[in-house]
Amino acid sequence: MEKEQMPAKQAKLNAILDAATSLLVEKPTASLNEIAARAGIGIATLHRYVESREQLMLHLGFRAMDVLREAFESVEKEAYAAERYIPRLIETLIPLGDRIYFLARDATVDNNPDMEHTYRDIRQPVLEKIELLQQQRILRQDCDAEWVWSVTESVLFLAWERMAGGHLTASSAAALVESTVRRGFGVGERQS
Amino acid sequence: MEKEQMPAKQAKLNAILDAATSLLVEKPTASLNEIAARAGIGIATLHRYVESREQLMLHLGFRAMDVLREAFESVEKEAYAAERYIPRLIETLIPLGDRIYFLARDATVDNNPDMEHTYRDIRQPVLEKIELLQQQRILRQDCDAEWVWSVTESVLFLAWERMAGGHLTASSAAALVESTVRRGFGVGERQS
DNA sequence: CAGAGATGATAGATTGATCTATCAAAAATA
DNA sequence: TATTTTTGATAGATCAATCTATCATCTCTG
Repeated sequence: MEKEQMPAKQAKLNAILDAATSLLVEKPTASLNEIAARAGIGIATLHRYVESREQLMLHLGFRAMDVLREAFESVEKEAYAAERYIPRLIETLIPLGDRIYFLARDATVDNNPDMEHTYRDIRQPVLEKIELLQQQRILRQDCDAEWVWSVTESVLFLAWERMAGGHLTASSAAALVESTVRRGFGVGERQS
Repeated sequence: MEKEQMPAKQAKLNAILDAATSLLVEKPTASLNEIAARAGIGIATLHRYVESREQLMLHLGFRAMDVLREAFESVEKEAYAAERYIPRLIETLIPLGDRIYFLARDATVDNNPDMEHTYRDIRQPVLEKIELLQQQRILRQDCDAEWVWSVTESVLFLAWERMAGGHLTASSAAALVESTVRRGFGVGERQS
């Protein structure tokens, strides 16, 4: 009666976060009432699981950070050929867009210092890898790693938006982003 | 007493819109009270010039559309060599960022059907020019003009953000965006 | 089945923002 | 100077959203 119900609570919280995600993707300004309705629970219950809208958004934000961290680490471990690193990153991230991209436009999330700090930590290994690829002349060296990665993110966001709007499928999106970035930053490639 | 005061009204409205722009760049959620304060007028006077927050945002939006239209047309008229078209567009747009980019994230503006329609009209000639450049093999042909232009916009937004954050100067931003886009979409170029 | 805990509906307190109304003071204009 | 217009301050109406409190009902679990 106090022992193994933590997981049950956690599961329900996750269900709520999933519902919030699915609604906020469609309508970023959705109220807590609408989110509760989408989750199939009452507003009172929502507040029993989440203290405030700000906390809810931060939960979503940190969950997204976990997804990203996992994606980065899994690609890092793959040990493909060095020039496959960014393409693999893109392929891995494309299907995760719907859990992430709507957050990047949310003021609560992207003005939060903790989130900012967490994201800096998460992306640090990616930047280092990019710098390494630059030293190996696989990526161009005349712009800093931060620019390379920021542009890649921007193009991913764009692809996610177009996927959400039905203008692009997941597989063609990955190919498009990959070729755009490879040509934008790769060294000595011909067009694909 | 009714004749030539239209221009005076217009001038004051413009001053208000300028003040709103300068504040909203810093703080996109600024209230009307804060905007009035920034403009150095009372809230009542603000409402005499602008009916509602929504109308204010739309004024800003349409003003930004005018700026864009003018930029596109001026580059169109320049009659440079064809491959200079996109670089010229980028150079022209970079200094205009602070009057435009904060709007792209505003829900009122970018969910408005009129704005959407207006922007489609404005950017149509750009898309056509890009298609032409693709036929001339100056730009790669394996992705549609809309993708090319959307990516260019995204990279411009990114540069604007970094300029606002002091991470980039206007001139280096233009060069960075230009080389990124040229390499991303140009045909048969070496790295610069 | 009995009791503990969780839930949903509802009512309402609180807050922050938008917008209106009013009026005396200031500014422009004749 | 007299008059008309514009302005700023203030007060307050309205509204939407967040969050709290309560309570009857439902659902587990023992």
